[in-house]
Amino acid sequence: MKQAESTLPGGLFMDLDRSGPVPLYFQIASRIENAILEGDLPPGSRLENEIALGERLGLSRPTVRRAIQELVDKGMLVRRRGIGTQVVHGQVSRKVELTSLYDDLASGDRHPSTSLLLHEVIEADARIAEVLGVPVGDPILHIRRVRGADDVPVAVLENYLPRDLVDLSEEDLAEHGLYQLLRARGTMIRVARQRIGARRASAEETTLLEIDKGGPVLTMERTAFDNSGRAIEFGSHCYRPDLYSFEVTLVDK
Amino acid sequence: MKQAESTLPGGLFMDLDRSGPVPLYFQIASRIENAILEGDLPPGSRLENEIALGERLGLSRPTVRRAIQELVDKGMLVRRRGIGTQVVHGQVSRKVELTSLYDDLASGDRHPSTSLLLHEVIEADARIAEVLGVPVGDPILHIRRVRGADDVPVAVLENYLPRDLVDLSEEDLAEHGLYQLLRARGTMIRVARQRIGARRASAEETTLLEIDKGGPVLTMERTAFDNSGRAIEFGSHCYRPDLYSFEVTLVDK
DNA sequence: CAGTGCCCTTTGTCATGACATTATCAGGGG
DNA sequence: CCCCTGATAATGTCATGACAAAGGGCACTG
Repeated sequence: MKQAESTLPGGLFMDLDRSGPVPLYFQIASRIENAILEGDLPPGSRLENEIALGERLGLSRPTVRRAIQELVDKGMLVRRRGIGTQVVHGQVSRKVELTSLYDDLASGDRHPSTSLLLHEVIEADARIAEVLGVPVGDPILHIRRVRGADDVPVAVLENYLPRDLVDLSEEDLAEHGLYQLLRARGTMIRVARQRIGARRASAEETTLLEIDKGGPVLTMERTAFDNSGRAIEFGSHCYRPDLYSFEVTLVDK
Repeated sequence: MKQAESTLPGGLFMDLDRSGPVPLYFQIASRIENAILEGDLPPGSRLENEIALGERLGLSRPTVRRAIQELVDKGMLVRRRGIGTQVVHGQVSRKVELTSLYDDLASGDRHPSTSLLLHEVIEADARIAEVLGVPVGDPILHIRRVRGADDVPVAVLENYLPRDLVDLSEEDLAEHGLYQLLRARGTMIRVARQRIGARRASAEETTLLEIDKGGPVLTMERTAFDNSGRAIEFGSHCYRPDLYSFEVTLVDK
């Protein structure tokens, strides 16, 4: 099979910003990623080897290697020892990362809307205490929202937040995405565990989502943890399956 | 908050196998992972800093760092600069990685079964040619199976395989999992892109899965790529939502 | 007493160097 | 003509060293 030998476009080798806060490996990774998305690096083409790439960029091999690793983890490149590094076939759609539905919609063309159905502080029962890792009886903020895109309902979002966050106001929640608010408070989400399933819509969900009675909904339960490893949020969501789905990219390690 | 200072159990520091084929960073990562799963490293506890850990193990910092990174990527550890590395709260359920439904079931207590409904070689139409990255008209193996666990139907699996794999026999497919067969042929799957959604079951699926008419099914479409970046398989699957769901762990980078 | 600035700890980034492992390919021998 | 073997090329692993950046605590000051 003929492999495109990929004389890399000159744009990849523009000046690097060595003083700014952006890591060098990240700058390189971004440029390679753009080259792939723009079609300058077609699927199947081979990258230069790590040593040569480093010399041309004036970088050490570990730095170049780390840049490549970023894209391997994203599923855009594949490495083979003794062979080289190649671009994966199949066009990549921007993958969903650690973003909320609000972010997903906002980054697209559609503009999101929110209506707050419920906003109450309750005491943690056994189940909530378990998933959030707090004592039973601890104060918990319980909210329930309907998220829409272009005024069409997309999802019913039910969330439970631990005591540090019970003071989130109704106005903020009606106006902004939950993750947006958390970021603004300086609490960064680092890890999230999700379970994705499906079931029949309840009567209430049928009404809220404007779907047929007994129709299917896509469900997602998520526990999110901050940078100190403590649980920050438990969410039980259901989505209109004709308007939303999840994308996942898996990489063998 | 009181942090367990985590005098690490002695088992972590047993002799390393420096001659064998298992990388040192992998050996360390495995031991830390076991310590977490066994409860020796409780949630919230801090690890020793990377330098000290390296000295006690007789390893350099990059090696220790890489071991820790493996577990960070798995969502089991969280790092904070200036602070240290801590164990994430919440018990981890064994993650689902790049495995097939067959592997998932077999690794549990249940024993999987397969019935082959369809096994034909067709010519690639525009859609299949697109997702597999082959010319229109190329020979494609089209199979359709029902996967059961303990004799209860769990999923309807429809797969399309490119020309290299059209010679998979009916006997093999009825007997083994698809990914099992691919591994046996030496083709390793490195990257997979999945889309997870939901919809109403078709009439045929209703019968095959023994569910109520018009009931919901969980759907997954997947394109898998081998270590040279070529598409190896396209699958369009639907699952009984009361018997199966997807787990995903996301890590912010 | 409270606010502020300095210092220490720890992870984040980057460079250099070395050897191991694996796949391809060309050449020689059966 | 085929198989085996060695050379070559590329990634995989590991060590050592250095500096930067961020977070927390402590002491000093207003």
